[in-house]
Amino acid sequence: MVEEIYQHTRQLVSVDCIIFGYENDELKLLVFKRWIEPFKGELSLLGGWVNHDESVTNAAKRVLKLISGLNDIYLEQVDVFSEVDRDSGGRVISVAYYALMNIDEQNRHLIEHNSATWVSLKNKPKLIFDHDDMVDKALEKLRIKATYDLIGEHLLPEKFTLLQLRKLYNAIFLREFDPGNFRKKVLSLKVIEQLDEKDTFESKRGAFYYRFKKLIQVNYGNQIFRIEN
Amino acid sequence: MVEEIYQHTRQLVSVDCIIFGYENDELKLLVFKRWIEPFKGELSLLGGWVNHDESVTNAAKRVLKLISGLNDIYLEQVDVFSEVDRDSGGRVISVAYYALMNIDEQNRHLIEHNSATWVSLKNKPKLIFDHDDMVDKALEKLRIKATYDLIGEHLLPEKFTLLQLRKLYNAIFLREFDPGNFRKKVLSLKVIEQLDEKDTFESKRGAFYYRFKKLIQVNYGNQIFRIEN
DNA sequence: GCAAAAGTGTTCATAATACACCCATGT
DNA sequence: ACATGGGTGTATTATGAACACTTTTGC
Repeated sequence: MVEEIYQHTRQLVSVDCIIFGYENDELKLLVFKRWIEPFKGELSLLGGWVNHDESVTNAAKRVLKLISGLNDIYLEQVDVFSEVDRDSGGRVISVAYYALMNIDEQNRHLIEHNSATWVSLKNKPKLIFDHDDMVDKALEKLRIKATYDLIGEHLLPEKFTLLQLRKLYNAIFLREFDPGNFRKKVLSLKVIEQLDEKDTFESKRGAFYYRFKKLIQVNYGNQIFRIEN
Repeated sequence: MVEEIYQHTRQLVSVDCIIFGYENDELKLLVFKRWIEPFKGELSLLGGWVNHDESVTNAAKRVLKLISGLNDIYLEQVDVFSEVDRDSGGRVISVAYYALMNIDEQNRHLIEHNSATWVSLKNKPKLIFDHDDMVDKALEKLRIKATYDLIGEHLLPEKFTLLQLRKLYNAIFLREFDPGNFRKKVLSLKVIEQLDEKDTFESKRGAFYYRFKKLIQVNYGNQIFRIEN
């Protein structure tokens, strides 16, 4: 029997996705031309409603799959945005997620879905509502994530050089990392492994390709240990 | 004009508050006896619905004020809990917040509101739904917060000794901090100031009282204490 | 005197940083 | 030859952790 306490006023709940990509030594953001009022035609993040039969995270995954065709997109929750007047179309509580995707792999789908554009974060256009705040907070979270974990698995190609990885970090933190120190630090983490192949596009001498190790997560009670293959 | 796109199915949205306090060298949690079905009579976190005319954070503040009588309670968002079947009374999306409060100051209000009890985290009873997960995640967030910022302003009395502060940290991290090193580290942060008064209850020699400086703290990512492992 | 906490100083290991230096190769 | 990035090594500095040691005072 459902108590009357469960008959409270209900809210529109949405997800908004801050989709980051990496291209030409720059961190980019995927923005969409809005097709409904209010602010029809203006730029916004990718959004969608949360259905009754799915979790909020699943709503974000569903929406991302819809535009990219991909199932396993890396997602992190950013924050809940719920100011009463944040959406001039109505009272909407929105949960923001940032997603990381490889631009090259996804370009085809996104071009078909032609209301979407990759823009450089350096000259990001104004977005509707509080979407600019969402991007700022997402970038902040991404930077924190990148200080604790080596990211790049979802932004770089399968195999990449240390130069590419360093340039990605340069783009995220807007500073120049020392090549030698960056190399030593990254390799000490033991989360990427060297391949036999070399890249000769970016350097004359040739730089070894690396890839992220395939890690299996084993759950022992409460603690999760990451164990190598 | 409201577009039909804003006529999507709406959700019940709630807040749940993980209220931490500190007493007798232990971190405590405020739990409530549930007065509605399902699970009437069992223990739960403090919860409440989000109204149409308030932000989610304001809903948490409102609910906290209702039980404590206090306006400015320290709050941090923990996470969104939205599994479809997490609440057996219906589909409810819940935003969890942790709150820090000084137990001594609030005891009167809470005793009046006698369905509430402070329990030690060491022998925390089972709570309903996914509230145990909420507590775990809140504690995790609190620990992270305490590594970056010196906390205690909302858990300790106005004036406190370094011993009290250290015991609070011992309780949060469940380990013993070295007295000398703790003192040096804490004082180097320059966020607390020594008073002229001494406490002679806890030590024979007498220990200076300290209090948090009244100023805006800007802390950019320097860790205070390292978490092991 | 002894215990207990206050408070200071010293040593050691580790990690980040700055930077020098040689290697390999395409132009 | 030289510019460019690859890759290694080293000195310096900062920081945390371990711990020794003195001070003060109630019991």
